[in-house]
Amino acid sequence: MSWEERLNQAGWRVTMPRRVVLRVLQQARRPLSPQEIHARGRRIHRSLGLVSVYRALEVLEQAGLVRRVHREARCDGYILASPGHHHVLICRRCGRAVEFPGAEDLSGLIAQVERRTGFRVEDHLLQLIGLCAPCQGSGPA
Amino acid sequence: MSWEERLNQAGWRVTMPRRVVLRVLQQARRPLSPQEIHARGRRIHRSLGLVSVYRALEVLEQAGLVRRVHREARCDGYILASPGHHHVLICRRCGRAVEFPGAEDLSGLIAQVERRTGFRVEDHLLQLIGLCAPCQGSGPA
DNA sequence: CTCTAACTGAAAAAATTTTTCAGTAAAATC
DNA sequence: GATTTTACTGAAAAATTTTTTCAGTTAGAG
Ligand SMILES: [Zn+2]
Ligand SMILES: [Zn+2]
Ligand SMILES: [Zn+2]
Ligand SMILES: [Zn+2]
Repeated sequence: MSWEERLNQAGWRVTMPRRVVLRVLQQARRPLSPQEIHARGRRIHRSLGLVSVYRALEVLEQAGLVRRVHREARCDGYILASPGHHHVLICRRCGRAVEFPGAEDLSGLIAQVERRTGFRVEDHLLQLIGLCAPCQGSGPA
Repeated sequence: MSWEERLNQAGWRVTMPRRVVLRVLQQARRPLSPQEIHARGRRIHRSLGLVSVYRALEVLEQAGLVRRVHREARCDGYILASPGHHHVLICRRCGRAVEFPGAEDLSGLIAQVERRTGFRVEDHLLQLIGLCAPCQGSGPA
């Protein structure tokens, strides 16, 4: 099933901005911000508006056609840090955040990825999202 | 070693904004945005400026006293998505992003975390950061 | 203390994101 | 293919977030 069909099946239309955003991302070699996508998109279709890029990304992400990447810069949300390397567990309902230690858990996975991709992995970001114990009891909010 | 000493050793001063930001985060039950930290911080010290919150977070994060959390909302950077669950590998030098599949790699880890914390883990975010093969060759940029 | 450079808050500027709205066009129906 | 419906569009305005600038303050070394 083509992505056009996937969009239609999910009740969305196939429009110029969505087509252009996808095409820009297909040609990109790294994650792009909405602004960057807009700039490149205008080279494909002059009249593309920035607002439509935002809206297209929203839809395409929901449709699973586009993936949001979290990068170092410009991402708010802070918790207190315990010393050393930790991962974070966040409750999607109440927002509670818990740290848990452990870096070796991933060494097998990382070794495998390094072998397959030629990358040298230096760091990682692991966050688990779920429901904390109290929130499992209460009904959906 | 206290956090004040840690700051000093790293060449930073212990100042009111840094103290207040830390205290706000100590009392918080979930990740807070700079704005939220500022609002709560003013209840501790009326004259606290928003700019200083931004600056304090920067320093405290570098000092390992505070951890930045990536949340769903408001985080730019997009790549094209392959269908299904993937993790992302990003080169810190050239920005190149590569997806790799696999969700079962973490199942042992997740089971362990669920047992220890009482959370029910529903989703996760795993990103590896490193150097791609070409960038390993070139000197530091 | 005194001194000095690392800091501070406020204001202004810049950048990003969301809202609003009158018009456009995708795709279902005829 | 024309008609109709309404999801969608771009531009402008508004709101929000982040960065820069700057004159003054203060932590902490000496
Ligand atoms: Zn993020
Ligand atoms: Zn919860
Ligand atoms: Zn880790
Ligand atoms: Zn690279």
